[in-house]
Amino acid sequence: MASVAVENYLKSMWELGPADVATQELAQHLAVAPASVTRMLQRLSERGLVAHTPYRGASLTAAGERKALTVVRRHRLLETFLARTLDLGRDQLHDEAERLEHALSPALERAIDDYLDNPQHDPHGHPIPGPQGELPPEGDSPLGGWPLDRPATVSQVPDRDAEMLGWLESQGLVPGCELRMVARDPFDGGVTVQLDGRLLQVAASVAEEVRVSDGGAV
Amino acid sequence: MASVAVENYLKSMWELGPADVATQELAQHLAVAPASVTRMLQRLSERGLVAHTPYRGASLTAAGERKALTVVRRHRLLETFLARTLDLGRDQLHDEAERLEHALSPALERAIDDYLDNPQHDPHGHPIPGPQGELPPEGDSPLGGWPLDRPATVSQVPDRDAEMLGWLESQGLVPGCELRMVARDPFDGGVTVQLDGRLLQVAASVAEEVRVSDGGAV
DNA sequence: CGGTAAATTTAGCCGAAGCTAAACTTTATA
DNA sequence: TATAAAGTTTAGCTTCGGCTAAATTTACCG
Repeated sequence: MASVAVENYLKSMWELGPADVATQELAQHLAVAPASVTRMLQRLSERGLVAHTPYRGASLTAAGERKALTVVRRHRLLETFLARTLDLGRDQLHDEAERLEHALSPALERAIDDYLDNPQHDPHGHPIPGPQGELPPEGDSPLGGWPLDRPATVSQVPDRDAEMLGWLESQGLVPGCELRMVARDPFDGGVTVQLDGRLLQVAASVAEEVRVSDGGAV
Repeated sequence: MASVAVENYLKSMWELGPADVATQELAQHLAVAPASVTRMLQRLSERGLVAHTPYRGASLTAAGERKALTVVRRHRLLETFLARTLDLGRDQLHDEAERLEHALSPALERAIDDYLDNPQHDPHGHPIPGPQGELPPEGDSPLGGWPLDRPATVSQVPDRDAEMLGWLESQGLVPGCELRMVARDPFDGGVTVQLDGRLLQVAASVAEEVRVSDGGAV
């Protein structure tokens, strides 16, 4: 069907979307020259997967989004499968899944889904699209914007940044853990949270990537 | 490193070797035009992976064989891993591993090897090359040539032919099962074996692919 | 409002790996 | 042993997906 390159373009567009994505942004995300992106967008446009307005950016069509979601589904199923069977650190999962996701047949995808009992979230807490691309509804928000004192449960951590993930893991800041917002730095947006009985300083860039929802009793 | 295509050429040459492999034979095995094979052999020859004598065929160099064995190792580890975790039929394993083997990082390869506790054989009974390409010694021979009445244990079944595999599986003729050679058709080479208390007719083409070794008490 | 900087696209090149058709070797047969 | 068949290689084309350099468009600022 779609080549590895095409699958990666679609997945990146989905991750950067849903608004129009700039050529340059895509180029950076894919580590590719802007000119390469332009040409690929034209091809994807011809194939009806992308709506490209020259000089303005591009977004996924319905068909494109459907395909993108199948890639995301394979990626997240693989992360979950690898985490369940082998025990890789949460920070290794992403890169492995990134390569394997393009080689997963529908049959194997189904077998893994069955084995895992239809998981709704991957080890980073990201929702796993269903076979038809349905996304489970999300009721969470960035840690950075969470109200003071309100108890929260961590629902998602980022997956791409292995270093950040390693740190989060080492601090026990993983999906499912409970915390309470203690203070917010008014200048840089960094926050302090209470977690496992201790106080933890979380940089703004991190606080934006971690998502939380109601719950917890800390 | 090596592209998917290169890995497939090397693996095929190993499977068809170790004698010189004809251009056409490779072409058929890879489902590719003979002219494409010639050109690839020239490239592999330049890279020192293959010894190509024009019009005569080609064989792997030591370096080429080393690389080929890493692909075989990944393939067989994956088959074993998939069989152990998900339970796919023995006849589905090959095709899945065929695609995934090119996307397996050294780290994941090691993790799978650890998880499986250093397996020596895959689910078809094929030996799994070690990390440096060492192959465990084999003491088996084709079922077709086994002496009459001598009890045997099935050590290997083919992996490529899903249909044959399905039949073997349905008859209980799987690695580890015990049987006794009862009769051999002198004309077509088909054999009759006793297995699980019943007699089973095995066609010559099948009897050549199944390998057995001493053992069993049927 | 004009000019410049930034972003984007076009043009043209490259290598990988496929293909077909034609040329050339090798093998086998009459 | 000559010639036909079979197998292999060469030549030349195609697509994909990169790249750089140049042209173009957009956006912003004085």
